[in-house]
Amino acid sequence: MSRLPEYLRALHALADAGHETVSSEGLASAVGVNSAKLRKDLSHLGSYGTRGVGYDVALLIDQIESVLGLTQCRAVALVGVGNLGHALAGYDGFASRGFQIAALLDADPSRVGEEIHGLVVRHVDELPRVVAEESISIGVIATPAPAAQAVADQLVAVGVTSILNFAPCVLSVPDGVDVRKVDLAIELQILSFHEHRKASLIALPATGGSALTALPGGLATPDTQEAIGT
Amino acid sequence: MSRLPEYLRALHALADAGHETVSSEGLASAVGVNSAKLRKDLSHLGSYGTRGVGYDVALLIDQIESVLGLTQCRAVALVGVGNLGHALAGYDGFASRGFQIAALLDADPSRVGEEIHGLVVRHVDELPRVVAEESISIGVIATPAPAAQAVADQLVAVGVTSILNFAPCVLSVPDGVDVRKVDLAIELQILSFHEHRKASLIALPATGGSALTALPGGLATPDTQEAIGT
DNA sequence: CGCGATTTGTGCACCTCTTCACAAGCGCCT
DNA sequence: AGGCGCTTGTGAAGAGGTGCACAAATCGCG
Repeated sequence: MSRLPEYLRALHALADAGHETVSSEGLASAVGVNSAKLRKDLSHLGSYGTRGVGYDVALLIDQIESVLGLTQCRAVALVGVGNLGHALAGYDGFASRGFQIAALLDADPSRVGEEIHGLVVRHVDELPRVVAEESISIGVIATPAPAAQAVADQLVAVGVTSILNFAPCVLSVPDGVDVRKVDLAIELQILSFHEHRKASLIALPATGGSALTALPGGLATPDTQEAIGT
Repeated sequence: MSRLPEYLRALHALADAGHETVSSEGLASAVGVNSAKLRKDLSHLGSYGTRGVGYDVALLIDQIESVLGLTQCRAVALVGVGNLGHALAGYDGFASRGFQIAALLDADPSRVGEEIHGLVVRHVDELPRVVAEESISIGVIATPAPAAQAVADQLVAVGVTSILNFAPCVLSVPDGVDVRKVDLAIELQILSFHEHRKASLIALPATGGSALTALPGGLATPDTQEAIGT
């Protein structure tokens, strides 16, 4: 499940705070989900809770990390050292959670050779050698949209089967390759939608707004962390 | 729906390519979704397609932008000008899609006054004045996790009701405030999970792997753009 | 040793989202 | 004008996720 990483983060916070055990209720409220859902999620990876007590924090961390394949430090290659790539290269949230940016690559010759946060930018054509040398398991694409597909093809060609794509475009990849997409502008647009809707509802409280602003049903956007009580 | 922004991006690409109309099939395959789903999505905002022909690209763009509230350029305030914030400030993907980063703020006095991409960093305590002056409608949090909740509280206090949170933590906000979260490490962990699973399945093809690696059912992670045929 | 409080694990109902399949509508060609 | 092919819009079926409510299990205390 995609919620496991969130549980893991909350568990690390709890461990740092000195807790040895957590109840499903406590962990659920820390993550902002239903406790039954959390229990069901955890039960899917083999019951590791003690009834009447809760879950052993350290044990659960080990289990989740094992499931997520975080027992080994994974090496990622970052392609595209522009604005965003530059920041990602220096983002310490990766290293602290078991990911090591092992290589920086770019297609722009003027950027090759530049040193960023202790790593030298290499040309994207060196990808095959880099992937082999550093045993890359994940590729991150932070190039402009027009270049993303070509980079993805290169990554796939050298055996990378997991890609995190920051470019605002859809990548087509063969079966067996996982692509996750992060589009920062889309997130803003979703917020804009909600903002627009709220404004319309206030302006037209009786009629409920036009057919455009008052979409039927729940206009639910997944992943929206909204209004967590207490 | 959270898919509307993706449709919008594909439509812009089609418009740039000179297309005047699109069939649901064509647009669906460009975005990577089922055509029936796309039609149902579009029908929710009032039918704007012509049977036998398809959808008018320009008209559909207008409609979606109207629904998303993108007719006006929205001003966003970015709090936290560290590694990530720096990159976001310079990310041109925002401006090109109707979002203007109107203010940069930070709690670190040594950063206040710094000029980044034409904007001067102001202290986060000036938030009330900044929000009023620039008519901010969205706040972006790019601070370290420990500072995020305080910043969120400040944003809410000055009337911001839409927050995009890059800090790896759960924010608690009152009802009526929308929070969207982007956690880059979580995305990598999800990829790591898939990678780990693929490796296990290959290593243990007969048994299907341990109970840990072979989660029951679909181990489906939403938002995963996987293996788009053709 | 037994009992009560507490918490996990889970069956069941519900609800949303997805997908198929098809009728209705539109334009074009004859 | 009429028919034909193509595309939209939508009803219905299916799948999957969610949350409630409760039985089973464990610990601590008298």
